[in-house]
Amino acid sequence: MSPDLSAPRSPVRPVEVDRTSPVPLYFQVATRLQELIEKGEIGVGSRIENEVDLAERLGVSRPTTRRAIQYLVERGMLVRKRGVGTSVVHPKVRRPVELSSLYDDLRAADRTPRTEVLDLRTIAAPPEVAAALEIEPGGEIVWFERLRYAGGEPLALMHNAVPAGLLDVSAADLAEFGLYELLRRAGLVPRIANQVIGARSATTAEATVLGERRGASLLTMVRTAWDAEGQALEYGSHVYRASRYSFELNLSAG
Amino acid sequence: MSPDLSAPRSPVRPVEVDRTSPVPLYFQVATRLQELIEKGEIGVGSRIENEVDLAERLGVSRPTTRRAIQYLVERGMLVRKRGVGTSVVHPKVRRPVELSSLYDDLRAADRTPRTEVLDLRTIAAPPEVAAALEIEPGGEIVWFERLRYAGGEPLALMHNAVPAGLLDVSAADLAEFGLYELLRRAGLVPRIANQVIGARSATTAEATVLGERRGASLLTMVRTAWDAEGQALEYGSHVYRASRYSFELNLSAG
DNA sequence: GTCAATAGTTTGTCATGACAAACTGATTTC
DNA sequence: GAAATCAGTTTGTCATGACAAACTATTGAC
Repeated sequence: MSPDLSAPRSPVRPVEVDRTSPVPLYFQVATRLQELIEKGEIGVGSRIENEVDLAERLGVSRPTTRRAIQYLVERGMLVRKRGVGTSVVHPKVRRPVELSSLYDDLRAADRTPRTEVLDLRTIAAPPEVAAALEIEPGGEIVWFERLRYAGGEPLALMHNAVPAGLLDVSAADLAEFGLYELLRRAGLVPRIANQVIGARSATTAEATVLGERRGASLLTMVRTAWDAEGQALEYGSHVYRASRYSFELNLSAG
Repeated sequence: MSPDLSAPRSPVRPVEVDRTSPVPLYFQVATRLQELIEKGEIGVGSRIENEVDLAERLGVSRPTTRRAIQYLVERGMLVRKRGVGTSVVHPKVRRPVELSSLYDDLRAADRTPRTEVLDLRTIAAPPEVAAALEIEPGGEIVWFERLRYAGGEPLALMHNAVPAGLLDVSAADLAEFGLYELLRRAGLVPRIANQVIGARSATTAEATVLGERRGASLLTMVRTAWDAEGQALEYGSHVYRASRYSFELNLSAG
């Protein structure tokens, strides 16, 4: 049985590492810790047992335990802070800022994206959306709201608008594909985009669907995309959990 | 005088590490080794002195010496082989990009930028800054902290590092000009950059100087910039009041 | 209620000491 | 001359032990 290496709530008999094994002790400990983290038995964000107690419970020395922890720190699974303890790290999405869809990027990164469609309807465009999409005020748009998961947890809440008649889309489509894939299939290819990245605190509603605490920081992104002919294809307003997401840019000046 | 840490041909008096220094012993050793490698005094492919002898010559313990060597192994400078020894590895290659400075942008937007210099000093680079600027660990940098105002209110708190000797800068300079203007005047032109944009909550100290409430959302930006020759010019870590700032990008797809 | 001081917790650094595993070069045997 | 063995070298692993630095929570003073 794998030992419980998280901070114990009740006394647990320490598992004995296998000293007859050729596998180094530090590696056995690291492997067990990693298993517990990946199985969710030590939750992301929570602390593992302190070094001294952990070493004692495992029947190995503190340097050996530290070596095991360091192994996982180097792999981005744990983070240590003097005086505080060792915590399990949130896996973060760092996304190059390119004209692509989050769905495609997550899939490329093998982060098992999943989409929950919360809303899909045709409405009269609010003024700022009409302006962005360059349609007449009050013109109709297809408006949809999606919750995007990555690796089994919520990552982003996305509102998007497409001019009505431009794209025939169903909730099933939106659940299965990314928006840009659906646009391409309709022969609509985004070529140009303007996007604004910002941040703010989550509202209570957003916090609830994203699994964050109220007031948590969200990264925001508002984007309008056009095709090569200057036809506005899409307006989007996304919020991302700041604890899970950042944008990456590589810039150059001619 | 830097010690000769390569395998000795003749007896050399061991240099004494500075035990009064706050810099850890292992780090001093690692830094000295790196210097010798980068100066070519230990050639690529050749072996350094074995751990036991090296430790003895430096007057530190073998675990400390191993820690120093491990540090350089992790940075791809050394490789170890049991029974054989530790050798110098060929250095790795780089990559390219670019950007602009907040000061220039604010001035262009007629937002009356103003800068308050909170700190300016020459320090030994923390490891992550040294890595970003591609200087030796512990190498000296000019480190400064500035509070940037726009339109009379605080907007951003910015920490920057420039390799020591690269730019002769005073607090008055930093108060009056943006960093990139100062770099240009010194003939240093940023051509490529990598930056990561994220968000998090303000710490109490940050909230105080930025005039935000505790826990307010901040946009974060970490950036390294290089000139056309691949010389690292600047490392920056900025936080912006999310209520007052966003990034705007215009993207196009080939 | 706020701030400073204090105590406790946890990680970071450093030391001595010992034995094992992988490797290389020299020596011996066939 | 080739193969096996042996000895030496060097790194890898593990242990006990101690003290320092960073952090947090508690307590006391104002």
